Amino acid sequence: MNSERKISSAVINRLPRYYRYLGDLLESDITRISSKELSTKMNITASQIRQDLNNFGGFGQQGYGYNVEYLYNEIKKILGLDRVYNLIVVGGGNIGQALVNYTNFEKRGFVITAVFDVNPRLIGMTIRGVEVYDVDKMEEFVKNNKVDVAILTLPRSQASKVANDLASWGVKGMWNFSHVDLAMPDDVIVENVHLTDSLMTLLYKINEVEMEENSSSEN
Amino acid sequence: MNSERKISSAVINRLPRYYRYLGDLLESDITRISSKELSTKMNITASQIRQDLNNFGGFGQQGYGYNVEYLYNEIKKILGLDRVYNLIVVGGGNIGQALVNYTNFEKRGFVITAVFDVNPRLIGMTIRGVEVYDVDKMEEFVKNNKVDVAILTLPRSQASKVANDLASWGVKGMWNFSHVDLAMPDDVIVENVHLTDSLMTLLYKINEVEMEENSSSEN
DNA sequence: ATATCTTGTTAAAATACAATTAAAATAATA
DNA sequence: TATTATTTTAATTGTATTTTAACAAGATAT
Repeated sequence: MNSERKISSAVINRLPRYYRYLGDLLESDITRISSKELSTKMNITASQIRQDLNNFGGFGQQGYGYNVEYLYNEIKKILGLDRVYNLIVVGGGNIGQALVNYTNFEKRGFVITAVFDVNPRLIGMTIRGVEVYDVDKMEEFVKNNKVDVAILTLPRSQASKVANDLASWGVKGMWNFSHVDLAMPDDVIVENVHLTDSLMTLLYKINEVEMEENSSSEN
Repeated sequence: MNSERKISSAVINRLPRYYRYLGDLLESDITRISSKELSTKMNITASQIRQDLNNFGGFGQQGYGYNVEYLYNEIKKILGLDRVYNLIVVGGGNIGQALVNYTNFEKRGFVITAVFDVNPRLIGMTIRGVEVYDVDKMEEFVKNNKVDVAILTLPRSQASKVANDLASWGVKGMWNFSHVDLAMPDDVIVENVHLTDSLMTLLYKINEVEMEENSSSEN
Protein backbone atom coordinates (compact mmCIF):
# COMPACT_ATOMS: atom_id res chain seq x y z
CA MET A 1 0.00 0.00 0.00
CA ASN A 2 1.54 3.27 -1.09
CA SER A 3 0.31 6.13 1.05
CA GLU A 4 2.15 8.88 -0.82
CA ARG A 5 -0.22 10.56 -3.19
CA LYS A 6 1.24 11.59 -6.50
CA ILE A 7 2.11 15.25 -6.54
CA SER A 8 0.80 17.22 -9.46
CA SER A 9 3.08 18.64 -12.11
CA ALA A 10 1.81 22.13 -11.42
CA VAL A 11 3.32 21.91 -7.96
CA ILE A 12 6.59 20.39 -9.10
CA ASN A 13 7.02 23.08 -11.70
CA ARG A 14 6.80 25.74 -9.01
CA LEU A 15 9.41 24.17 -6.77
CA PRO A 16 12.46 25.50 -8.62
CA ARG A 17 11.03 28.96 -8.34
CA TYR A 18 10.62 28.64 -4.58
CA TYR A 19 14.12 27.30 -4.46
CA ARG A 20 15.45 30.31 -6.32
CA TYR A 21 13.67 32.82 -4.11
CA LEU A 22 14.80 31.09 -0.97
CA GLY A 23 18.35 31.09 -2.27
CA ASP A 24 18.07 34.83 -2.78
CA LEU A 25 16.76 35.32 0.74
CA LEU A 26 19.58 33.21 2.07
CA GLU A 27 22.11 35.39 0.30
CA SER A 28 20.44 38.44 1.81
CA ASP A 29 20.91 36.91 5.26
CA ILE A 30 17.20 36.72 5.91
CA THR A 31 16.63 33.90 8.34
CA ARG A 32 12.85 33.64 8.47
CA ILE A 33 9.92 34.42 6.23
CA SER A 34 6.17 33.98 6.41
CA SER A 35 4.08 32.67 3.57
CA LYS A 36 2.51 36.11 3.39
CA GLU A 37 5.81 37.93 2.92
CA LEU A 38 6.96 35.39 0.39
CA SER A 39 3.66 35.69 -1.44
CA THR A 40 4.13 39.40 -2.03
CA LYS A 41 7.68 38.82 -3.23
CA MET A 42 6.73 36.03 -5.58
CA ASN A 43 3.36 37.36 -6.62
CA ILE A 44 1.37 34.29 -5.77
CA THR A 45 -1.06 33.72 -2.94
CA ALA A 46 0.18 32.78 0.50
CA SER A 47 -2.39 30.05 0.46
CA GLN A 48 -0.83 28.45 -2.55
CA ILE A 49 2.62 28.57 -1.03
CA ARG A 50 1.40 26.78 2.07
CA GLN A 51 -0.52 24.22 0.04
CA ASP A 52 2.45 23.55 -2.20
CA LEU A 53 4.88 23.09 0.64
CA ASN A 54 2.52 20.97 2.68
CA ASN A 55 2.49 18.42 -0.07
CA PHE A 56 5.93 17.50 1.17
CA GLY A 57 5.60 18.12 4.89
CA GLY A 58 5.13 20.80 7.49
CA PHE A 59 8.24 22.90 7.23
CA GLY A 60 6.94 25.96 9.04
CA GLN A 61 5.92 26.93 12.53
CA GLN A 62 2.78 28.73 13.60
CA GLY A 63 3.43 32.26 14.67
CA TYR A 64 6.94 32.14 13.26
CA GLY A 65 6.85 31.30 9.60
CA TYR A 66 9.49 29.36 7.74
CA ASN A 67 13.16 29.17 8.51
CA VAL A 68 14.74 30.15 5.22
CA GLU A 69 17.81 27.97 5.38
CA TYR A 70 15.90 24.94 6.55
CA LEU A 71 13.23 25.30 3.89
CA TYR A 72 15.84 25.94 1.22
CA ASN A 73 17.61 22.71 2.09
CA GLU A 74 14.39 20.77 2.28
CA ILE A 75 13.39 21.87 -1.21
CA LYS A 76 16.88 21.06 -2.37
CA LYS A 77 16.41 17.53 -1.09
CA ILE A 78 12.92 17.27 -2.56
CA LEU A 79 14.24 18.23 -5.98
CA GLY A 80 17.08 15.77 -5.56
CA LEU A 81 19.71 18.47 -5.84
CA ASP A 82 21.75 17.06 -2.98
CA ARG A 83 23.76 14.85 -5.26
CA VAL A 84 25.67 15.00 -8.54
CA TYR A 85 24.12 14.05 -11.87
CA ASN A 86 25.96 12.87 -14.95
CA LEU A 87 24.62 14.13 -18.24
CA ILE A 88 25.58 13.51 -21.83
CA VAL A 89 24.85 15.76 -24.75
CA VAL A 90 23.63 14.06 -27.90
CA GLY A 91 24.04 16.42 -30.81
CA GLY A 92 26.99 18.80 -30.71
CA GLY A 93 25.36 21.68 -32.53
CA ASN A 94 24.72 25.18 -31.30
CA ILE A 95 22.51 24.41 -28.38
CA GLY A 96 24.48 21.37 -27.37
CA GLN A 97 27.71 23.31 -27.28
CA ALA A 98 26.10 26.18 -25.45
CA LEU A 99 24.95 23.85 -22.71
CA VAL A 100 28.41 22.34 -22.37
CA ASN A 101 29.83 25.82 -22.03
CA TYR A 102 27.26 26.82 -19.42
CA THR A 103 29.42 26.78 -16.32
CA ASN A 104 26.55 27.29 -13.90
CA PHE A 105 25.46 23.72 -14.38
CA GLU A 106 28.50 22.38 -12.66
CA LYS A 107 27.99 24.61 -9.67
CA ARG A 108 24.67 22.89 -9.18
CA GLY A 109 26.04 19.40 -9.57
CA PHE A 110 25.12 18.80 -13.20
CA VAL A 111 28.20 17.35 -14.86
CA ILE A 112 28.33 16.84 -18.60
CA THR A 113 30.58 13.87 -19.17
CA ALA A 114 30.48 13.47 -22.95
CA VAL A 115 29.15 14.87 -26.19
CA PHE A 116 28.12 12.67 -29.12
CA ASP A 117 27.77 13.68 -32.73
CA VAL A 118 27.98 12.30 -36.24
CA ASN A 119 29.94 15.20 -37.67
CA PRO A 120 33.57 14.15 -38.34
CA ARG A 121 34.71 17.71 -37.87
CA LEU A 122 33.44 17.71 -34.31
CA ILE A 123 34.45 14.21 -33.31
CA GLY A 124 37.70 14.23 -31.34
CA MET A 125 37.36 17.85 -30.34
CA THR A 126 36.93 18.84 -26.75
CA ILE A 127 34.52 21.53 -25.58
CA ARG A 128 35.55 22.95 -22.25
CA GLY A 129 37.32 19.72 -21.51
CA VAL A 130 34.44 17.52 -22.59
CA GLU A 131 35.27 15.19 -25.44
CA VAL A 132 33.09 14.83 -28.51
CA TYR A 133 32.67 11.18 -29.50
CA ASP A 134 31.26 9.48 -32.52
CA VAL A 135 27.69 8.42 -31.91
CA ASP A 136 28.85 4.88 -32.61
CA LYS A 137 30.62 4.96 -29.28
CA MET A 138 27.54 5.98 -27.37
CA GLU A 139 26.26 2.52 -26.49
CA GLU A 140 29.59 1.52 -25.02
CA PHE A 141 29.86 4.76 -23.09
CA VAL A 142 26.37 4.58 -21.64
CA LYS A 143 26.84 0.99 -20.58
CA ASN A 144 30.17 1.69 -18.88
CA ASN A 145 29.39 5.03 -17.30
CA LYS A 146 26.47 6.11 -15.22
CA VAL A 147 24.36 8.47 -17.30
CA ASP A 148 21.45 10.05 -15.50
CA VAL A 149 20.17 12.30 -18.23
CA ALA A 150 20.67 12.57 -21.97
CA ILE A 151 20.36 16.04 -23.40
CA LEU A 152 18.88 15.64 -26.86
CA THR A 153 19.90 18.45 -29.15
CA LEU A 154 19.79 16.69 -32.47
CA PRO A 155 17.61 16.98 -35.56
CA ARG A 156 14.01 15.83 -35.41
CA SER A 157 14.60 13.01 -37.84
CA GLN A 158 17.06 11.25 -35.55
CA ALA A 159 15.73 12.15 -32.13
CA SER A 160 13.18 9.36 -31.71
CA LYS A 161 15.52 6.57 -32.70
CA VAL A 162 18.35 7.83 -30.51
CA ALA A 163 16.01 8.29 -27.55
CA ASN A 164 14.75 4.74 -27.90
CA ASP A 165 18.30 3.43 -27.98
CA LEU A 166 19.29 5.43 -24.93
CA ALA A 167 16.24 4.23 -23.04
CA SER A 168 17.02 0.63 -23.90
CA TRP A 169 20.51 1.13 -22.53
CA GLY A 170 19.12 2.38 -19.26
CA VAL A 171 19.04 6.16 -19.45
CA LYS A 172 16.08 7.29 -17.36
CA GLY A 173 15.84 10.96 -18.22
CA MET A 174 15.64 12.79 -21.53
CA TRP A 175 15.98 16.56 -21.65
CA ASN A 176 14.58 17.01 -25.07
CA PHE A 177 15.40 20.05 -27.17
CA SER A 178 14.40 18.32 -30.40
CA HIS A 179 11.19 19.56 -31.86
CA VAL A 180 9.42 16.25 -31.71
CA ASP A 181 7.33 14.23 -29.26
CA LEU A 182 9.07 11.21 -27.83
CA ALA A 183 7.21 8.06 -26.90
CA MET A 184 9.05 6.56 -23.96
CA PRO A 185 8.35 3.82 -21.42
CA ASP A 186 6.73 4.94 -18.18
CA ASP A 187 9.94 4.80 -16.20
CA VAL A 188 11.74 7.15 -18.56
CA ILE A 189 11.06 10.82 -17.98
CA VAL A 190 11.00 13.28 -20.84
CA GLU A 191 11.20 16.99 -20.23
CA ASN A 192 10.65 19.03 -23.35
CA VAL A 193 12.22 22.38 -24.08
CA HIS A 194 10.55 23.43 -27.27
CA LEU A 195 12.12 26.80 -27.87
CA THR A 196 10.24 27.52 -31.05
CA ASP A 197 6.92 26.76 -29.37
CA SER A 198 7.82 29.15 -26.61
CA LEU A 199 8.65 31.91 -29.04
CA MET A 200 5.43 31.31 -30.94
CA THR A 201 3.28 31.72 -27.85
CA LEU A 202 5.17 34.91 -27.11
CA LEU A 203 4.34 36.25 -30.56
CA TYR A 204 0.70 35.30 -30.16
CA LYS A 205 0.48 37.24 -26.96
CA ILE A 206 2.21 40.28 -28.41
CA ASN A 207 -0.26 40.34 -31.27
CA GLU A 208 -3.15 39.83 -28.87
CA VAL A 209 -2.13 42.90 -26.89
CA GLU A 210 -1.74 44.90 -30.08
CA MET A 211 -5.20 43.94 -31.25
CA GLU A 212 -6.72 44.85 -27.92
CA GLU A 213 -5.08 48.24 -28.08
CA ASN A 214 -6.33 48.86 -31.60
CA SER A 215 -9.87 47.81 -30.85
CA SER A 216 -10.08 49.86 -27.68
CA SER A 217 -8.82 52.98 -29.46
CA GLU A 218 -11.54 52.58 -32.07
CA ASN A 219 -14.30 53.69 -29.71
CA MET B 1 -17.88 46.34 -26.43
CA ASN B 2 -15.39 43.57 -26.98
CA SER B 3 -17.14 40.32 -27.74
CA GLU B 4 -13.96 38.25 -28.00
CA ARG B 5 -13.43 36.33 -24.84
CA LYS B 6 -9.85 36.03 -23.71
CA ILE B 7 -8.39 32.71 -24.71
CA SER B 8 -6.72 30.75 -21.95
CA SER B 9 -3.00 30.19 -21.89
CA ALA B 10 -3.52 26.45 -21.83
CA VAL B 11 -5.06 26.69 -25.29
CA ILE B 12 -2.41 29.03 -26.66
CA ASN B 13 0.34 26.75 -25.45
CA ARG B 14 -1.15 23.89 -27.42
CA LEU B 15 -1.35 25.80 -30.69
CA PRO B 16 2.31 25.39 -31.70
CA ARG B 17 1.92 21.67 -31.24
CA TYR B 18 -1.10 21.55 -33.51
CA TYR B 19 0.83 23.64 -35.95
CA ARG B 20 3.73 21.23 -35.91
CA TYR B 21 1.56 18.16 -36.46
CA LEU B 22 -0.33 19.83 -39.28
CA GLY B 23 2.95 20.76 -40.90
CA ASP B 24 3.98 17.13 -40.74
CA LEU B 25 0.72 16.02 -42.31
CA LEU B 26 1.16 18.60 -45.02
CA GLU B 27 4.60 17.24 -45.81
CA SER B 28 3.11 13.76 -46.00
CA ASP B 29 0.62 15.04 -48.60
CA ILE B 30 -2.33 14.30 -46.38
CA THR B 31 -5.08 16.69 -47.40
CA ARG B 32 -7.74 16.06 -44.78
CA ILE B 33 -7.97 14.82 -41.23
CA SER B 34 -10.72 14.37 -38.68
CA SER B 35 -10.41 15.42 -35.08
CA LYS B 36 -10.55 11.74 -34.20
CA GLU B 37 -7.60 10.78 -36.38
CA LEU B 38 -5.61 13.73 -35.14
CA SER B 39 -6.46 12.85 -31.56
CA THR B 40 -4.88 9.41 -31.87
CA LYS B 41 -1.78 10.89 -33.46
CA MET B 42 -1.39 13.61 -30.86
CA ASN B 43 -2.59 11.64 -27.89
CA ILE B 44 -5.23 14.10 -26.77
CA THR B 45 -9.00 13.82 -27.01
CA ALA B 46 -10.84 14.70 -30.19
CA SER B 47 -13.12 16.72 -28.02
CA GLN B 48 -10.33 18.93 -26.88
CA ILE B 49 -9.01 19.46 -30.38
CA ARG B 50 -12.41 20.65 -31.54
CA GLN B 51 -12.88 22.86 -28.50
CA ASP B 52 -9.45 24.38 -28.90
CA LEU B 53 -9.91 25.15 -32.57
CA ASN B 54 -13.42 26.45 -32.13
CA ASN B 55 -12.07 29.16 -29.90
CA PHE B 56 -10.81 30.76 -33.07
CA GLY B 57 -13.55 29.80 -35.51
CA GLY B 58 -15.06 26.86 -37.32
CA PHE B 59 -12.30 25.60 -39.53
CA GLY B 60 -13.74 22.17 -40.20
CA GLN B 61 -16.60 20.84 -42.21
CA GLN B 62 -19.22 18.40 -41.02
CA GLY B 63 -18.81 14.97 -42.51
CA TYR B 64 -15.41 15.91 -43.90
CA GLY B 65 -13.12 16.90 -41.08
CA TYR B 66 -10.44 19.51 -41.43
CA ASN B 67 -8.57 20.45 -44.56
CA VAL B 68 -4.96 20.16 -43.47
CA GLU B 69 -3.51 22.96 -45.53
CA TYR B 70 -6.31 25.36 -44.68
CA LEU B 71 -6.14 24.63 -40.98
CA TYR B 72 -2.36 24.87 -41.02
CA ASN B 73 -2.52 28.31 -42.54
CA GLU B 74 -5.25 29.43 -40.18
CA ILE B 75 -3.19 28.46 -37.15
CA LYS B 76 -0.24 30.15 -38.76
CA LYS B 77 -2.27 33.34 -38.94
CA ILE B 78 -3.59 32.92 -35.40
CA LEU B 79 -0.06 32.61 -34.08
CA GLY B 80 0.95 35.61 -36.15
CA LEU B 81 3.50 33.63 -38.13
CA ASP B 82 2.43 35.15 -41.42
CA ARG B 83 4.88 37.98 -41.08
CA VAL B 84 8.52 38.59 -40.25
CA TYR B 85 9.69 39.50 -36.75
CA ASN B 86 12.83 41.36 -35.86
CA LEU B 87 14.64 40.15 -32.79
CA ILE B 88 17.72 41.32 -30.96
CA VAL B 89 19.88 39.27 -28.67
CA VAL B 90 20.97 40.96 -25.46
CA GLY B 91 23.89 39.05 -24.05
CA GLY B 92 26.26 37.41 -26.50
CA GLY B 93 27.21 34.45 -24.36
CA ASN B 94 26.69 30.79 -25.06
CA ILE B 95 22.96 30.73 -25.37
CA GLY B 96 22.79 34.03 -27.19
CA GLN B 97 25.29 32.87 -29.80
CA ALA B 98 23.57 29.54 -30.16
CA LEU B 99 20.30 31.27 -30.96
CA VAL B 100 21.95 33.49 -33.54
CA ASN B 101 23.43 30.40 -35.16
CA TYR B 102 20.11 28.59 -35.17
CA THR B 103 19.24 28.82 -38.84
CA ASN B 104 15.73 27.42 -38.47
CA PHE B 105 14.57 30.68 -36.99
CA GLU B 106 15.00 32.50 -40.24
CA LYS B 107 13.01 29.91 -42.13
CA ARG B 108 10.11 30.78 -39.87
CA GLY B 109 10.47 34.51 -40.24
CA PHE B 110 12.37 35.25 -37.05
CA VAL B 111 15.24 37.53 -37.99
CA ILE B 112 17.92 38.41 -35.50
CA THR B 113 19.12 41.86 -36.45
CA ALA B 114 21.70 42.59 -33.78
CA VAL B 115 23.50 41.27 -30.72
CA PHE B 116 24.47 43.45 -27.78
CA ASP B 117 27.06 42.76 -25.17
CA VAL B 118 29.43 44.50 -22.79
CA ASN B 119 32.42 42.28 -23.53
CA PRO B 120 35.03 44.19 -25.60
CA ARG B 121 36.24 40.95 -27.11
CA LEU B 122 32.83 40.31 -28.62
CA ILE B 123 31.97 43.82 -29.69
CA GLY B 124 32.64 44.35 -33.36
CA MET B 125 32.53 40.66 -34.19
CA THR B 126 29.86 39.25 -36.41
CA ILE B 127 28.07 35.97 -35.73
CA ARG B 128 26.65 34.50 -38.89
CA GLY B 129 26.51 37.96 -40.35
CA VAL B 130 24.93 39.55 -37.30
CA GLU B 131 27.00 42.27 -35.72
CA VAL B 132 27.73 42.44 -32.02
CA TYR B 133 27.34 45.96 -30.66
CA ASP B 134 28.23 47.60 -27.41
CA VAL B 135 25.23 47.75 -25.12
CA ASP B 136 25.69 51.52 -25.14
CA LYS B 137 24.43 51.51 -28.69
CA MET B 138 21.28 49.63 -27.85
CA GLU B 139 19.04 52.60 -27.18
CA GLU B 140 19.89 54.17 -30.51
CA PHE B 141 19.41 50.89 -32.33
CA VAL B 142 16.05 50.13 -30.78
CA LYS B 143 14.76 53.61 -31.47
CA ASN B 144 15.86 53.53 -35.11
CA ASN B 145 14.98 49.95 -35.96
CA LYS B 146 11.83 48.03 -35.36
CA VAL B 147 12.49 45.47 -32.65
CA ASP B 148 9.64 43.11 -31.93
CA VAL B 149 11.32 40.91 -29.38
CA ALA B 150 14.41 41.13 -27.21
CA ILE B 151 16.05 37.84 -26.37
CA LEU B 152 17.49 38.24 -22.90
CA THR B 153 20.47 35.97 -22.37
CA LEU B 154 22.39 37.99 -19.84
CA PRO B 155 23.29 37.52 -16.20
CA ARG B 156 20.57 37.81 -13.58
CA SER B 157 22.09 40.90 -12.08
CA GLN B 158 21.62 42.95 -15.23
CA ALA B 159 18.49 41.45 -16.68
CA SER B 160 15.90 43.53 -14.84
CA LYS B 161 17.48 46.87 -15.59
CA VAL B 162 18.01 46.07 -19.25
CA ALA B 163 14.47 44.76 -19.61
CA ASN B 164 13.09 47.96 -18.10
CA ASP B 165 15.13 50.05 -20.49
CA LEU B 166 14.02 48.04 -23.48
CA ALA B 167 10.40 48.31 -22.43
CA SER B 168 10.70 52.05 -22.07
CA TRP B 169 12.09 52.22 -25.59
CA GLY B 170 9.10 50.37 -26.94
CA VAL B 171 10.06 46.71 -27.11
CA LYS B 172 6.87 44.73 -26.50
CA GLY B 173 8.18 41.21 -26.12
CA MET B 174 10.88 39.72 -23.91
CA TRP B 175 12.03 36.19 -24.45
CA ASN B 176 13.71 35.74 -21.14
CA PHE B 177 16.47 33.21 -20.62
CA SER B 178 17.77 34.98 -17.53
CA HIS B 179 17.05 33.21 -14.32
CA VAL B 180 15.01 35.99 -12.84
CA ASP B 181 11.42 37.22 -12.80
CA LEU B 182 10.82 40.42 -14.70
CA ALA B 183 8.21 42.94 -13.65
CA MET B 184 6.93 44.52 -16.83
CA PRO B 185 4.00 46.74 -17.78
CA ASP B 186 0.86 44.95 -18.93
CA ASP B 187 1.46 45.62 -22.59
CA VAL B 188 4.89 43.99 -22.52
CA ILE B 189 4.86 40.23 -22.77
CA VAL B 190 7.47 38.12 -21.04
CA GLU B 191 8.00 34.51 -21.98
CA ASN B 192 10.38 32.73 -19.67
CA VAL B 193 12.70 29.91 -20.64
CA HIS B 194 14.19 28.85 -17.36
CA LEU B 195 16.41 26.01 -18.45
CA THR B 196 17.66 25.20 -14.98
CA ASP B 197 14.10 24.99 -13.66
CA SER B 198 13.22 22.62 -16.42
CA LEU B 199 16.16 20.38 -15.63
CA MET B 200 15.29 20.42 -11.95
CA THR B 201 11.76 19.21 -12.55
CA LEU B 202 13.18 16.48 -14.74
CA LEU B 203 15.43 15.35 -11.91
CA TYR B 204 12.56 15.39 -9.44
CA LYS B 205 10.55 13.12 -11.68
CA ILE B 206 13.43 10.73 -12.24
CA ASN B 207 13.90 10.38 -8.51
CA GLU B 208 10.17 9.97 -8.01
CA VAL B 209 10.10 7.04 -10.41
CA GLU B 210 13.11 5.51 -8.72
CA MET B 211 11.50 5.76 -5.31
CA GLU B 212 8.31 4.18 -6.59
CA GLU B 213 10.27 1.30 -8.02
CA ASN B 214 12.14 0.76 -4.78
CA SER B 215 9.05 0.89 -2.62
CA SER B 216 7.08 -1.46 -4.86
CA SER B 217 9.89 -4.01 -4.88
CA GLU B 218 9.94 -3.98 -1.11
CA ASN B 219 6.66 -5.86 -0.79
C1' DA C 1 -1.49 36.62 30.37
C1' DT C 2 -3.16 38.13 26.37
C1' DA C 3 -3.17 39.78 21.86
C1' DT C 4 -1.06 38.93 17.50
C1' DC C 5 0.86 35.91 14.11
C1' DT C 6 1.05 32.21 11.18
C1' DT C 7 0.80 27.56 10.03
C1' DG C 8 -1.63 23.31 8.47
C1' DT C 9 -5.82 21.72 6.90
C1' DT C 10 -10.46 21.64 5.51
C1' DA C 11 -13.91 23.66 2.63
C1' DA C 12 -15.35 26.34 -1.23
C1' DA C 13 -14.72 28.43 -5.66
C1' DA C 14 -12.77 28.62 -10.02
C1' DT C 15 -10.80 26.60 -13.85
C1' DA C 16 -9.81 23.14 -17.08
C1' DC C 17 -10.86 19.03 -19.32
C1' DA C 18 -13.93 15.37 -21.11
C1' DA C 19 -18.19 13.52 -22.66
C1' DT C 20 -22.70 14.03 -24.68
C1' DT C 21 -26.12 15.71 -27.65
C1' DA C 22 -28.96 18.03 -31.42
C1' DA C 23 -28.70 20.01 -35.66
C1' DA C 24 -26.50 20.73 -40.01
C1' DA C 25 -23.48 19.68 -43.73
C1' DT C 26 -20.78 16.42 -46.36
C1' DA C 27 -19.31 12.03 -48.26
C1' DA C 28 -20.04 7.50 -49.63
C1' DT C 29 -23.07 4.13 -51.41
C1' DA C 30 -26.84 1.58 -53.08
C1' DT D 1 -31.00 10.28 -56.76
C1' DA D 2 -32.10 8.93 -52.19
C1' DT D 3 -30.24 7.09 -48.15
C1' DT D 4 -26.99 6.13 -44.71
C1' DA D 5 -22.47 7.10 -42.48
C1' DT D 6 -19.59 10.64 -40.94
C1' DT D 7 -18.26 14.41 -38.59
C1' DT D 8 -18.30 19.25 -37.33
C1' DT D 9 -20.33 23.09 -34.54
C1' DA D 10 -22.24 24.73 -30.59
C1' DA D 11 -24.20 24.15 -26.34
C1' DT D 12 -24.55 21.68 -22.22
C1' DT D 13 -23.39 18.82 -18.69
C1' DG D 14 -20.39 16.24 -15.90
C1' DT D 15 -15.91 15.42 -13.73
C1' DA D 16 -11.40 16.30 -12.13
C1' DT D 17 -7.95 19.36 -10.99
C1' DT D 18 -6.22 23.58 -9.29
C1' DT D 19 -6.53 27.65 -6.77
C1' DT D 20 -8.29 30.53 -3.22
C1' DA D 21 -10.42 31.35 1.11
C1' DA D 22 -11.50 30.38 5.89
C1' DC D 23 -10.42 28.96 10.36
C1' DA D 24 -8.92 26.25 14.43
C1' DA D 25 -4.86 25.38 16.95
C1' DG D 26 -0.26 26.34 18.18
C1' DA D 27 3.68 29.58 18.72
C1' DT D 28 5.45 34.15 19.43
C1' DA D 29 5.94 38.49 21.45
C1' DT D 30 5.04 41.94 24.66
